[in-house]
Formats: sequence, C-alpha cells, structure tokens
Amino acid sequence: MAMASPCFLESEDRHQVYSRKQKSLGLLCSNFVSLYNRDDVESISLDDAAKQLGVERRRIYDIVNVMESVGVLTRKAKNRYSWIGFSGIPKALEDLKVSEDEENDRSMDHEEGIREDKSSSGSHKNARSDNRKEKSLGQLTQNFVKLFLTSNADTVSLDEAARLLLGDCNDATQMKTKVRRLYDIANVLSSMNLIEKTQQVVTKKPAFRWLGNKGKPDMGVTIAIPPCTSQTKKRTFGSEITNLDFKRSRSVSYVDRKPDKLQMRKEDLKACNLAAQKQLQTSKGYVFGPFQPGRVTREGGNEADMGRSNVQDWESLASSFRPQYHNQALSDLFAHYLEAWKSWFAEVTQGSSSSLQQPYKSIINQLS
DNA sequence: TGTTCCCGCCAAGTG
DNA sequence: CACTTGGCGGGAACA
Repeated sequence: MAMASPCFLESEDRHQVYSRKQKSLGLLCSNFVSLYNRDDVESISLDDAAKQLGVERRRIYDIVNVMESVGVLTRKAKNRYSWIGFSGIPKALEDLKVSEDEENDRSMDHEEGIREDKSSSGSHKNARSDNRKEKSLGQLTQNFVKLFLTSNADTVSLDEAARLLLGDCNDATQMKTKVRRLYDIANVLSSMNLIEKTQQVVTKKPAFRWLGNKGKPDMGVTIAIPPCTSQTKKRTFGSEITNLDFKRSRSVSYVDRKPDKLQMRKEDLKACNLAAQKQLQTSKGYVFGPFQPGRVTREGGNEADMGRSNVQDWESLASSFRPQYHNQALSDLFAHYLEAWKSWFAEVTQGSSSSLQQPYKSIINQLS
C-alpha cells in the first residue's frame, strides 16, 4: 500500500514525470563532489550530505563506499568522513597495484586470480562469515579497478568483469547480482572520469575503458603540490565541469555545433584508439579527465576563483530548494557550465596541446 | 525485448 | 536495544 509510485507525489505544477536519469548514482556523485570538493571541508556528515543532496541515506552509502575505495574519501568515524580529494587517487591506485602484485607473487604457481581477497595470512578469529566484507561495494570496486590496472585489455565489459571477479563459479543469479553492482560502481567511477563507457571494438558490446592513467608506474608520488605561481588561468573551472554529466544520454544542445576542425581531431583519436592503449599521457603523466584534480594543482593551475564562486551558487541553490538534487535551477546551472566549458574547449582545441584530448573522446564523438 | 540500475526491505554491525 | 551500514534483488525506466 505504501508503495507510492514515484510520479506525482508533489502537486508541483511542473510536468516532471519521473526520470530515472536524474536520480542516477553518477549524477549524485557529481553533485556530491561539487558540494565537497573544496579546501575548507574537513569533515563530512553523511546525513547532512543526504539532506543537502536530497536523497535517501542509503544512496550516500553507495557512492561514498566506492569513492573511498579509490582514495577520494576516508571514513573517520561513524557517520563521519573526511574529504581527501582527487589528489588521493594516485596513491590509492598505486596501493592497489602493489597489493595486486604481491598477491600474484604469493600464488605464482596456482591459478588463483583476484578471487578470494581475504587475508589467509595472519588469520586469527576470522570467521568464514566475513563473507560479507568480501562482497562489499568498496571491495568490489577495488577489484574492478584492478582489472583495468592489471590486464592489458583496453576495454572491459561488465559481463567479463563479473565473470572474472566471481572466479568461474557460474551461477546465473550470482552473475546477475554482481553485474547489477558493477553498474552502480561504473556509474560513479565514470562520473569521476576514471572510466568511460564505450563499445568493444569488434563485438560492439558496451564496455568500459580506463581513463585514470595507464602503465606509467611512476605515479603516486607525483602528488607534489607544486608552488604554482601565476600562469594561464584557463581551464581553471575544471574541477566543476563534472557537473555536466555528459556521459550516458545523448545530452543536448551542443550536438548541433559546427564541428570544423574537430572533424579531423576525431580522426586522430580514432587512430590512436585502435592503435593502442598506450595512452598518450599528459605532459604530466596523469590523466584525470575533464576536471582539475582538486588540490594537486599541477602546471600552476591555481584553484580557480571562478570555480569557487560557482560552488557557492550551487550550495545556496541546494539549500534553498526543496531537497531534490534535480531541479530546474540545477539544469540551468549545468547549461551555464556547458557554456563555459565550450569556450574553454574551443580554445584548447585550437591551441597546440593535443595531449589533453584523450578524455574528451566521447564528447568529440558526439560532435559529429 | 534486452539492458540498465533505482529503490528500499531487512539483516549484519556498532555502541 | 536503537541506530548505522550496506547486501541484495524486484521490477520499472530506458534503449
């Protein structure tokens, strides 16, 4: 009886029927990021976040878990997390890779794979019912990421991932459940631009590609935090661009933009796409995607002022509107970001720095 | 129709 | 025991 349908709960004169898209974990994650990706956020209260973003607390757990497993957050206490920022990602990934290597060494002869991450070493009071932790979203996320960091496959479908992470054990329902989880994870990871959705070259089957970085084992320590003086302050608003959420769904407007030189850009990409996954790293080696890593601030990209104020706006909006992180106002704001991004992108495209292109493949594809 | 994945029930964990 | 976490899978939006 209480199973109220999602539609007309409010008599809002808005025709807003019900859009699943607007309630995706990916979007939620983006909003979460733009809400907390700042220097002055020490502690994050989960129910406060839930309130701010207008979602059930359950949802917060979902995104927070995967974010933590990638190093963007840390659980400090019950109901309390602290923000690390994207600068924490390299370290986390490095740790993942290391743990993966060790594991491989340990089982040199036996085919053990990633399966059973449990610590079989100093096992004391480890009840086998620790089964729960193994299945956690966080753990799954890390294993999923490991797949990309390890294997040389350029792209991984959720099917494959589930099969691999499940270690043979082929059970229909188990598979289905695992894949469901992977969808969740993939959504938040792509909202953080760590992965991107594409198609498997031959099969055309939907799959994901890692955007974080490839190979280059010399990362991790690159979190230097350079002095960063002045410089071209272009792309300063990068950290907020995530809001656009132009992944999934053939977004809108900018599609009818006149391609021009983007056309040939696309060619290049096509080529290097097939050619190899030897991802042309940025001059700095680490490719994050459309956003500026946060406080890593490489290449003198001081933390935008423009970006800051935008967050301000966003916050005030978030609190003054009914707890629904998908309202008209936000859409407008997104449109604004889009506009800013467009000009910036145009600038970059014309300029020499073609090494920045990588993360924008999907967008460029849409432009044609 | 098959794919994607939101929603929230309810069982572990925590204190 | 009350409250926080978070597996899990039904089933509806979406393609």
